[in-house]
Amino acid sequence: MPKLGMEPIRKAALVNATIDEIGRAGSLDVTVSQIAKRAGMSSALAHHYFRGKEAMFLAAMRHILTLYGAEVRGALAVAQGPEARVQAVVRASFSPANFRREVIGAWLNFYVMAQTMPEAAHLLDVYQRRLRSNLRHGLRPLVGPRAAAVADTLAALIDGVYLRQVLVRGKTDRAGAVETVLGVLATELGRGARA
Amino acid sequence: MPKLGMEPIRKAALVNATIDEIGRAGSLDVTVSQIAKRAGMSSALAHHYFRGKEAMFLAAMRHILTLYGAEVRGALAVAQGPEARVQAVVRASFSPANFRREVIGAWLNFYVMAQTMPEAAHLLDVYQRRLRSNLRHGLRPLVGPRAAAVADTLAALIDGVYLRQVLVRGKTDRAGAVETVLGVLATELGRGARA
DNA sequence: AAGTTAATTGACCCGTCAATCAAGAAAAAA
DNA sequence: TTTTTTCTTGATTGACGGGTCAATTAACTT
Repeated sequence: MPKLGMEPIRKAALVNATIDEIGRAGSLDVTVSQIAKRAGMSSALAHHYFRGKEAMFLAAMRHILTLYGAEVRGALAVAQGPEARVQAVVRASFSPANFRREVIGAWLNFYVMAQTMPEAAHLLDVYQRRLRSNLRHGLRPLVGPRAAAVADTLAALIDGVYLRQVLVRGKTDRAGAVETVLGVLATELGRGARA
Repeated sequence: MPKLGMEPIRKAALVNATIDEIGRAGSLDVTVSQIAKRAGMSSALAHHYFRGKEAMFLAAMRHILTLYGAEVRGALAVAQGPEARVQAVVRASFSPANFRREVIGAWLNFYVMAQTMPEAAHLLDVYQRRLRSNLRHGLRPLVGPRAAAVADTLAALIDGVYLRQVLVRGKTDRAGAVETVLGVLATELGRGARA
């Protein structure tokens, strides 16, 4: 049975299984055996490819972050003008991929991981910086010196709306999420206040 | 040593110890022994007063929620006019009490708990409803039919800003948090857009 | 064919932890 | 004083999970 060049395949399978399993369990209380089983191998093999459970978690996190980064870059590439760029970032943040329940659950638990694992904290920090930087670049031509503050607000809002989706287990509303954030953006750009 | 009427004292000690320990560990990976030790008793006694670890977690959550509710009520009681009421809710959400690192950490982990424990989900749901309801009541006279939408936005923003405080371990900025949320409120009320 | 390397697993060890229990110590009651 | 009730713990148990390892299988190399 031993085929060659299994390593990347196994690792990918384990990463996906880790995300799924965390999403299913709704916590990091996941055994290596569960992950390995879902990935179709023995727990010993999982340990063969990853140093330990922590390494699996980190790899899963890195994977999600990579996917998200690619999505943002793709959306930015086709955006026309500053406002479209901001909207692109928001839309990418709530893309179907990031919106799968397992992924949402995984995200929440990554925040938990960041509290104890310096590596995880670093990854999340990089993500946050990129997010805010992308927002700022689009916002600068629109709101000038307020760009930094508005970017911080939007970033927090994105996370907050995301967090809310974790709560309402079973009734995720992607369109509403995007709308909420873009609504604030519109208001901040000076064309809200219709009350 | 056995004094009488120990139950409420022991329970309170355990609740506080649970919150502290969760905050310290940054996760729910906390043993009953650790909690009991911090509360100054044996793990067996902890089991005597609570059905199990889960019950301790729930009691801790309930306690934080109760404190928070009291704080909001207190702030609302002295608020003059609708806008002040909204600001009161925001300020209460970022009060020093809710802003202690252990409490912030505990909150994050309560979100995790809500993913698996129905009771926890229910508690969080009640909190969310009350928060939004309070915001809506204050917002109605200010933005009329948009009250519901704006309330949702502010609620998400509060959570998002809160979440961010979890990340920047060691550099919590209460004033900035309040400012961010109140800034959006001001803009939504039609006197932002100074760009 | 013989030897090397990659892939893979079952069994095992060791530690940990939630939960239980029987028994002790002190106050209150009889 | 004796009894009862409240409080308290050390010791124990049973289960479980991470990680290691020796051994096996199959491919690739020479």
